[in-house]
Amino acid sequence: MENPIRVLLADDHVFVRDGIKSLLENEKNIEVVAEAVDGLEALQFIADATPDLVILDIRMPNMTGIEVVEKLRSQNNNIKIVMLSMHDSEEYVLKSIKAGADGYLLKGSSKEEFLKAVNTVANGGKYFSGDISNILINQLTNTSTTAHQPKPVLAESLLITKREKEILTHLLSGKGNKEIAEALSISKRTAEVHRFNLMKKLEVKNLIELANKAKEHALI
Amino acid sequence: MENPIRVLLADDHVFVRDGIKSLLENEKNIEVVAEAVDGLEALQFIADATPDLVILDIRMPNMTGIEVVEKLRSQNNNIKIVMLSMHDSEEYVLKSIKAGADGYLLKGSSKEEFLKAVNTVANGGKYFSGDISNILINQLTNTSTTAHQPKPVLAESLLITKREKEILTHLLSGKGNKEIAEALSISKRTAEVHRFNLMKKLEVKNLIELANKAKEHALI
DNA sequence: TTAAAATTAAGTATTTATACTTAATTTGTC
DNA sequence: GACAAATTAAGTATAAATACTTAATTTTAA
Repeated sequence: MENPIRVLLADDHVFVRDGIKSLLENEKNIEVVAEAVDGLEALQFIADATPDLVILDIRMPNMTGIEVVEKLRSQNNNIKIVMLSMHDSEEYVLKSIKAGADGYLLKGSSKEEFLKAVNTVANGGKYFSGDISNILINQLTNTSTTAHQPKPVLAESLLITKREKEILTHLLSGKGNKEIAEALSISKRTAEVHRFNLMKKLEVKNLIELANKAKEHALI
Repeated sequence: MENPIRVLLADDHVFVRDGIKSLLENEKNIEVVAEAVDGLEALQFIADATPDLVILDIRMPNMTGIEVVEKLRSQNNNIKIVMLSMHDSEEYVLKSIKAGADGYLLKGSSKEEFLKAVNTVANGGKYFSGDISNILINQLTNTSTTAHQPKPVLAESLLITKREKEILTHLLSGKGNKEIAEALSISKRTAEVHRFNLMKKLEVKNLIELANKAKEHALI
């Protein structure tokens, strides 16, 4: 461990900073190189002190922790970021992940969890407190059906014509042949033919399969 | 704590079972009521001893832990399930979640994490070891386009009956009324009625909308 | 410019779905 | 055991989709 992990602490409460600092400084492979009292200051110090990792409180004056993450990532700054929060609110957690944070800890987390998070994230991993995992699960299970599909092969999609793609789009929005015909100003019979050819090309025999196949192959 | 959490342990290694057992039995609110050495035995003991919670190893002879979960959930058994594994392989984790497990622990987890998981899950929560959260994150970020949907409201889902749910499942697999009727050994007319009621309840007017709504509200 | 591909649309017959209503049985619950 | 809710299924009429084929135009690419 010749190179300790250089950490910046950003939290507007002295107590919290002191607590975390003493916790971290007992570890020989971690060094707290700066402390910031708000988001703006955090950004400055990150630019000046170039720490390896930031521990960012979410609720801070002059720019929230999430805004700091967004700013950093928009500057292509790949510094490691662990969010720190009193709250396991779904909004905070998901916003943090979306913004590009590498970890999320609750202020109630144990010392062990804290150190694990810092080490894991410093080594390129991700760490989200076990308490907040149910939020992730919720997000996952709500979209689980589309999550683990075989990699789309684009062979057949090349065979579908522009018009057929239009028909497909309308079909997937729930329209019937008549409505499609009206929308495209063509005869209902024409819409029927396009639909027929489309289903034949994609080798499906009903709307559900059509919808699935279209999604799989990203035809829309 | 008048009613302790009644736990079943399922793992094919004595050492592991003993270790977990001694860990759990130090807690006054937890009682280990049975131990199983493989998946089949676990299923039997769950039926006989009706524990509140099962700790299931994934790799076991005569039926894997994941198969046990699938079996239980297919029987509408809502027993709490915590998976236990040596591995944080993405496949295992996701399969477990999909099958309906409430928690996932690594064998390397600390005692504290173990107890937290058992208590959280027993109280209706979910607990996934912080170490595996990056897997969840990956899934989330890979499906980010669908990830941020408006929060599903479950109002309507409560109104759909068991039979209707069956019909829904078949509809979503692409079956027509006739096929559904055959599959469930009911009259085609009955299948039609269920379908009609279903669509009315969910306020949709075609299969596509039905499929979308079902996905949104996680009705299947 | 010319053949190939795409779009258009009609014909025909069969099957399936829609949109209800009515009503007889089960099943579950206080 | 009584009442509500769920499951079952029939009737009726209309609309839509399926499964093709044939064939006239129009567009596009070599």
